[in-house]
Amino acid sequence: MTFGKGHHLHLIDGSAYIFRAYHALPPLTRKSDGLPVGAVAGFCNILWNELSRSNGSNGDKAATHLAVVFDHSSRTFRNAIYSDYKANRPEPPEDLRPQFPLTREATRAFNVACLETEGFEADDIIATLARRAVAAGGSCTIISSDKDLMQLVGPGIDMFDPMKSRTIGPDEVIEKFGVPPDRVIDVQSLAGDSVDNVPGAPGIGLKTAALLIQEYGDLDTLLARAGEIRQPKRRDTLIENADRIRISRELVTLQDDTPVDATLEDLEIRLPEADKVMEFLAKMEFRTLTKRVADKLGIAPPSLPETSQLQVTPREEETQSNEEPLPFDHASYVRIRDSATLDRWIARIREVGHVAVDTETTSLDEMQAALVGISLAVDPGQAAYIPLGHTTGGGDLFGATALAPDQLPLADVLAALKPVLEDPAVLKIGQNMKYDWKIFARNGIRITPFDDTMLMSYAMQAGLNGHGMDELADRYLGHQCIPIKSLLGSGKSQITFDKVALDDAVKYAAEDADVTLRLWQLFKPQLHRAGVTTVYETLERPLVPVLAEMEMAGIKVDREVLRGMSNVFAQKLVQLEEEIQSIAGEPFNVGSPKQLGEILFDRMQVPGGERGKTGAYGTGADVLEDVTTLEDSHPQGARLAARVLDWRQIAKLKSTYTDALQQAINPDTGRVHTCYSIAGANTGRLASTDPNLQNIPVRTEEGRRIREAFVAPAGRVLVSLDYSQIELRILAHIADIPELRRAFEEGIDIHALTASEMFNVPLDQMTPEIRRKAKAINFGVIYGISGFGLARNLRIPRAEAQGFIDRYFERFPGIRTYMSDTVKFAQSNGHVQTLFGRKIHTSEINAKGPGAGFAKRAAINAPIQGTAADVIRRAMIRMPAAIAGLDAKMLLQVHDELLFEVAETDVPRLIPVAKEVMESAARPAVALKVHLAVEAGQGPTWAAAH
DNA sequence: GTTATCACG
DNA sequence: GACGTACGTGATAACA
Repeated sequence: MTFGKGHHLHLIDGSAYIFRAYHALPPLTRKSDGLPVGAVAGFCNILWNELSRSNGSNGDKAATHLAVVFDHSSRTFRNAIYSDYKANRPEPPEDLRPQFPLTREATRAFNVACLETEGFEADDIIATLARRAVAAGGSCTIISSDKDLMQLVGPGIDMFDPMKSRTIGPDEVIEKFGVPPDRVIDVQSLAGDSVDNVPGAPGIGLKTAALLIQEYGDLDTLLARAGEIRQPKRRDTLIENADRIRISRELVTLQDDTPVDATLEDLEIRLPEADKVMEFLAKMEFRTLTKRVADKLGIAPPSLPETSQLQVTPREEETQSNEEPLPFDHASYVRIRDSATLDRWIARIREVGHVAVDTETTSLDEMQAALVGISLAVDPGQAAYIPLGHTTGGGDLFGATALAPDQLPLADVLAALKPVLEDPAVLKIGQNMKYDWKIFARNGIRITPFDDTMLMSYAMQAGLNGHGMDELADRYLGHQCIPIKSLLGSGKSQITFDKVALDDAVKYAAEDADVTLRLWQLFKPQLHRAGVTTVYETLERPLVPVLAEMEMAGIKVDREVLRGMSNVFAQKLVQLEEEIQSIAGEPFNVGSPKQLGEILFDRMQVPGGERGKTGAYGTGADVLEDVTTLEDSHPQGARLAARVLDWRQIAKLKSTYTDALQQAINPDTGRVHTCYSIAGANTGRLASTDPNLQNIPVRTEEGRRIREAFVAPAGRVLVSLDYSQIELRILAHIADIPELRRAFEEGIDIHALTASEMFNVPLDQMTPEIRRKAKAINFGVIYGISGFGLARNLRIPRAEAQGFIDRYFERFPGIRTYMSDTVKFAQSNGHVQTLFGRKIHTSEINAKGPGAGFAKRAAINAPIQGTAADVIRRAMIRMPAAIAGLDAKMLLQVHDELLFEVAETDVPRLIPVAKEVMESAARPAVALKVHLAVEAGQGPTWAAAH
């Protein structure tokens, strides 16, 4: 029968649907082997719904014809127009990939036409068939919610969103784009699309684009009359970018004459062949659907074994009751000592598609560590260790060591593993993968793709517990890992892993891989349920290679500068020490707070000494500063306190910085390589260790000079880019404070503005003193302000501080609302979250006692600090691609600052590019109501760049 | 190993 | 009504 009037074609956007089903549905796996089939299940369901509805043929829009349309591959004719089209599409998740071929198989099993055309997107085929259907006198419904298809909506064509069960007609399109369907292309060409990487006009979003099209009617008219636009910025953008906009139009316009090797008549709905569809559904182990389909077809469902069913990986409590966990058996671990065995393991890894990997080395410092062995696990309880660099116990007369016998050559093993470790189809699983990533990178292997159980735990549990392997194994697997100390010993007699006896090494190392694999199996489905898949996949995991590269790059430190400073400090310390002891009248250890407190408050009888909970006097800088003000009543005490403060400052600079940093210079690279912990801080901030390069002095002139030792090599420069007031900007957005937002938009000094609002002082009469108070309050707010805390910070009476806070809340009531809403949210949910969905647990929030106060303030601070942390993470993740063409390296992150080392000639190109990445980092996930501003500095040293 | 102190954002 | 408070980190030296 010829397709025509009365016929209704349904076109399912298969590729788009798989992604949506994957993200929207719980992660189902096939029980017999754990194959992920969640998206396939969702897909089969809508397919079957389509078929069964059409046969009931009661609905007005019931389909008479049906097809599923897929993208053939990621490269299409659009890449010829614009090579970067869809270039920043992330790789599909690992457990989705095997489901692509299965959905095509499902389509054929249901006897539904399965269409794809090389070089074209599914959208083009859909456009072609929809237009043909209307031309033939029939109608068409597109089963998709993709906005790119909305340009097709019109007489005879509508859309249906299967996830939301809602029809999309011209009204819904206007709601989305602000223009009717026939102008959607114009709006998309202007606004561009960051997901598909359609350029559009910079600075013009959906709103502005719609406004312009509404005013000028269509894109060609708009471009022709661009000169008439009143706003100078928009006018220039449109004139300058006319070509980009025209290219964008070519990209977003769907092609409705795509070659399709099927006629409309071919798409007529037929019932599936019973045996074919049953075979497929049984293979997938979809029990419910198998039964539904069998009922409808009037046949008996094939019997599925009881154990065989879809399973949403059970909750923890069910795991314990339902399934006996496989015990850990160290004896079953394999030591790989010949290439045939290694090849069998590699084959098994490829069969399964994933492998837990762990490395053993001679050092925790990846830049110094030599690879000693590699462990692998593919199935729980089945793990292997490949010793590579173990040495013989004794060593000869000269302490030299020889390689232990019976080990595969390192180079051979790496060569055999490299294809697997770099294979995009094999998922590598690690615990703290950044470590192993660096070890392998130094051996010429770049691990991809990978999962990291430490980061999964962090995404789900930040604030509840630590994320180290031993703790996770104990908590989730009820297993106590072999302590590394039992192999290496501790203290002076500690040995390195290459000296560990092979039998012990196998047990320890293979256990690590086994534990990691089991944790991964447990965490993978939980991630989705906890609602943190996106956080994990966009903010945690992609950071690993970025940080690894930064750490490996290191920063050049001039040892001579530090040595010189250390010498000067040493002399000063001797002088100060003598002076202090002469004031005190007896020798004592100036570095001992206990002795100092006793001298000051007991022997010298300085008033105001307070003992802490350990019984010792407090002698912190704030206490000593108070003592220095007693010049009149107790001049000796005041002098002593002042000298001790000087001594402390210099002792700190010497021991923590000028001495320690010299030690930290890597002898091979001449540079300092810090290590960032991704899962260290609960809020999402990074932490820097070994050494900590996030607390290099800057606030005092003396301290800042240490930054002169951080240098760029000849011909290169250090460039520092830092977010200006990022936390206050985020507060202005989250709490939605119009005055603050406006101040940031207009570039007004935010602390001065706060002062002006609070103390009724006009901006042009602002004094530094009033501004200082307002600044303290602004920071206090971010920290969960209290009268006591502010009073102490400003050294004013508590009542006065409370008065300031009251006035502040009166002036900015939104802040108080934010604070109380946040605390309430934490109390009922046990966590707070950032704008990007990062969850930070607040386990003490409902405790009584002083703990609750801490928890409340932490809860108020966490979304602000955490959102800022997310923003710079996003910037860092995008940075390598953005600066790829430049001779520039990102070296350090200091919470709101990124430090780069750049070839002199590339500085003018780096700054605008990196700045743009940072300023736009929140988008498109979050549209901040306050823009982010980034300030740049450059110079031969970090001191000069800041 | 814990405590006090102080460096950073 | 009293309690004890600014948020988040890491390194060092002293001391138990």
